[in-house]
Amino acid sequence: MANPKRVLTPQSEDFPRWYQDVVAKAEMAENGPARGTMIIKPWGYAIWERIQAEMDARIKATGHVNAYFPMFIPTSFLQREAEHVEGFSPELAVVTHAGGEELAEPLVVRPTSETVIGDAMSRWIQGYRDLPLLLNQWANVVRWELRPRLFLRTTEFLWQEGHTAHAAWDEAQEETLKILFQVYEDVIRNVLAVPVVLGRKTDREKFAGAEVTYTLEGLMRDGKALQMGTSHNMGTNFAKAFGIQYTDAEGKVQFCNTTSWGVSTRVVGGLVMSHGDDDGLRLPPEVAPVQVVVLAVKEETIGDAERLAAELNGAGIRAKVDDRINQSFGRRAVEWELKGAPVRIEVGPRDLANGEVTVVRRDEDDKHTVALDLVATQVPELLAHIQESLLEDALRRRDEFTRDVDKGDEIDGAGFFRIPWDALGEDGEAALAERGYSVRCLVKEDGSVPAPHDDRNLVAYCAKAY
RNA sequence: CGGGAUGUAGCGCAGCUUGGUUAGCGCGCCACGUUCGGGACGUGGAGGCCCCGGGUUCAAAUCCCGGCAUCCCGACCA
Repeated sequence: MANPKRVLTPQSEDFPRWYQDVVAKAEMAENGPARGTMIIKPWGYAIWERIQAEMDARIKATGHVNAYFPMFIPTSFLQREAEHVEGFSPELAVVTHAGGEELAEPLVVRPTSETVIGDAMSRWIQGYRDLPLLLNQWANVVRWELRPRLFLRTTEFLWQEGHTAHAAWDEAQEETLKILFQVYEDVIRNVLAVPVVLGRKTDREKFAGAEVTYTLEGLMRDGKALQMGTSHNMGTNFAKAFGIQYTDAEGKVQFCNTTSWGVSTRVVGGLVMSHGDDDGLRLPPEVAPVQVVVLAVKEETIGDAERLAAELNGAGIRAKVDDRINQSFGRRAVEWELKGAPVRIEVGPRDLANGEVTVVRRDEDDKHTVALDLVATQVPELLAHIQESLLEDALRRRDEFTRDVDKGDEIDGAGFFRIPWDALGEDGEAALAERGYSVRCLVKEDGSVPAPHDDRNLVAYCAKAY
């Protein structure tokens, strides 16, 4: 590149240098926004909106409804669940003054909403006919982390948080896994084309206040793991703390079993780090805000470009015309490469004279001409092929970075290390933590997800993590 | 909170050691011209509380003292 730009954060060596310019900008000026907060530029937000749309559709398909709860939470709410308050205390932003006066009880800016929603649930739920209560919220939350990293760990971030209440423990467990597989794995793997290992968190790593936490762990191209989403079964822990009770069919008062689960803007970082190359982002077509950019090479070809884009839109493709002929062809071509549009179609006078256009793939070096009347039928196949090929690429990289070891002290370097959980154990886990490694998750020998308290024959995935 | 570094134009930086013209360079931005199917070139132009506050000096971006902020490596974490 003629004018490479410096990436301010994160500073990881392998992090794409173009990241900040294309996707986001973190402004941490002296008198500006709070440290570690980020400003997401429109293209980055468009990617997030695509993820939102895919996620939201699946969440609703499993019967949940969206709601919105307060951003400010009374401090006393957090204190009701002992583990929860202990887990989050260090990273809370607290409001002590409002309306020009000191508040009688400080308010916490939500780090997550189990407590406010739990409080609401305790009033909304009376009898078993009110169950299950399936809620989801799209919101921003604040966690005052010590070391923010662009997208991966920011002080304020956007996410989706689901909160449900059920009569029976089994139902809560079923819900926890349903979200893990039908919503999270489906979107992350099939839309974002990011391979993930699904497993159970160790007690050390589980959510503060949960009975069991399930996770989806991705591996970035620098060999560090990234937790892409979590789903928790709280059992009756929060129900007891917030008085979420119902009267069952026999007339007995029972505690509910609750769940919560979330995926944040962190996945945008994971997407970038999974598929980006030296020339910029490579977006899987399913998530790309613009799947096909139709680039009008000259002013006189704008009309044809627009007709082609309309035809593609008609075929259900997200196509956009780039008619900025006041900017050079090369500049525009490079810009779309940086942004990661999966397919670029160049419409120029020479192409049109031959009744064709030039079709360029972003994911690999391929540029060929296609007859104008075949474009609308060929492009959907091409997009599907690119989607598949990006996932295969990422899978291959992930597998190359995964090794089996027998002992904890053999764990050294980048990538995933698989080790029998019996051989490692909680002492081994603590020893690894000293060296900067963590157990990302536990899986069964056949790779499936273990039941909550089943500790037999598990394999621990260990890695350094973001 | 430990260890290391840095604050100079929108962005990236040089200048500081050894104080001294009007504080410079690249990118970006604006105008005109030539280009323009792979980040064009030429000419001209706009844009600076040199982080803040003190001090030393005839003179401070530069030296001294004190703040503040940010970044990197740890601890903590979606």
